[in-house]
Amino acid sequence: MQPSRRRGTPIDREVTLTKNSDLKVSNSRERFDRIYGAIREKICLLEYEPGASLSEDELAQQFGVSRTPLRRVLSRLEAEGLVESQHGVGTFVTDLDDQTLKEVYQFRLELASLIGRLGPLGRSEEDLERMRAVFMRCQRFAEAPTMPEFARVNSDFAQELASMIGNRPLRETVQRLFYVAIRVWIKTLPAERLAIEAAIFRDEVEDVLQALELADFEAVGYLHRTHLSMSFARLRQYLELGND
Amino acid sequence: MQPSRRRGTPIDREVTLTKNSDLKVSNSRERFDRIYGAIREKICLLEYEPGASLSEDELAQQFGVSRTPLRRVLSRLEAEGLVESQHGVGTFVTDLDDQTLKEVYQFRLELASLIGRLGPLGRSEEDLERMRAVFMRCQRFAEAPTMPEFARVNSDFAQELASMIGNRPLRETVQRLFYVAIRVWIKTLPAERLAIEAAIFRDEVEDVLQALELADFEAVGYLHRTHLSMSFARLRQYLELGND
DNA sequence: TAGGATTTGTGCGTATGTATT
DNA sequence: TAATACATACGCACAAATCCT
Repeated sequence: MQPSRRRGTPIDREVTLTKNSDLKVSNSRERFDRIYGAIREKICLLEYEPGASLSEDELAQQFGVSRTPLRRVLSRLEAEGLVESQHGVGTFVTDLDDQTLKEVYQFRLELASLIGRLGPLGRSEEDLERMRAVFMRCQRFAEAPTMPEFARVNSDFAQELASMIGNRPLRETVQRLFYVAIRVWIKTLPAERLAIEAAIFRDEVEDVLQALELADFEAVGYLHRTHLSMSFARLRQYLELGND
Repeated sequence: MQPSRRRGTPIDREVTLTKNSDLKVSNSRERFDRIYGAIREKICLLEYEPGASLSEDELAQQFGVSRTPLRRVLSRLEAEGLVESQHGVGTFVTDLDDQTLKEVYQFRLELASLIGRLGPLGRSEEDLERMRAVFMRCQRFAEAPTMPEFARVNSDFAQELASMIGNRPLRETVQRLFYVAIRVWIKTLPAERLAIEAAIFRDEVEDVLQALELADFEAVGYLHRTHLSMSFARLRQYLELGND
């Protein structure tokens, strides 16, 4: 299978095992998406905290690729504001100063109210079922909340919410800003407030789910806006507490 | 193992001549911005039309760099939806189908009304002077309009308008969508309508300038929204004419 | 201040994918 | 169907920038 090559290939050919047990060589697009998604998730879930250094060599080795495709991924993450590279220094997970955080949230508020107004996509029974599943996970999670699970269920809810946005540029903007903001939220949340926040979040998901069941998409947008607004107000309180 | 290539550097060291006549070697960031801006401008001004093929080799040669940094630029343009690369085939300037175009404009309408609401930046006398200069160029341009000049003055106006947006995520989104939409507008505009559109555009700039002079930023946003809405309605008419 | 260590950026040969003959 | 041409994708050696001793 391997053709004769004049240069050795120290990096193993990358293969993925699909659920059908078929051996399939990833093409470059899938590879990019996979690595991109993995690193973004680690950033969002604070496995890589703001300020943390991401070594190209190390990541390349981890994913079994050379630096070239990996640098492509980091370049994309940089364009979206999640990391920042400095020649000769390193690549670092970005942090958001107070002003930037405020701007991001203000913009997200306005975008939230557009969700139900700019051609929302009707929900199929499968779509509703997925959101119900998210809600049920929320319920279980609220009983025994952990920080990583909060981040995950939050992401999944945002994902489901985004999937009803028919307007593509709006949807992509909403998603991008979510990835920018979520890690700050998770990082700032005091451990002793986790249970309360988990309950609040469960209530939001419940509200949104009810509106979705009624196919009242405008209500979905405004509900989300309201909850976003209040969670930002609490976030600012937590930030002030942390600054003391 | 490796034939140690003591290879020279066939590509000349890139230098830029500043206005102070200082000889200055560009660093990688400036280089990226320069190449990125140049290609984006060519796409927006239809020097590279939708569907056109952008050869990496050719562009690299044109800008006096290797394919590596150039691919970084193309990758960024791809992330922003201006080009699309296919392995083994080529890199092509994207086109917008009717549905996408509609979504982009609908979203831009909503964003326009946010311009004056999300912390607009006060205008200094210099800022106003720059916008007055744009308006004067508009007046001269409306007397003897040409298509390339339309694109240019349109870009400059959008640039000035964006510079008053205090909310950075909003500003960047507005700019990105402008670059996506402007080339479709220029491409679709029938030559016989150029004079009329030039006059309409001059009026918009005049309206916005007046609101700016009064520091009524909310009015700026809604004026822009109104003009954007009407220009999209005309755009659809032109598209229907072109489809017959 | 100088130099080595480390990191990102660049150049180029080659691998891989696609279309055409 | 196989071969060829040509495009993007990748791996690696080296250049350049920065930091630390």
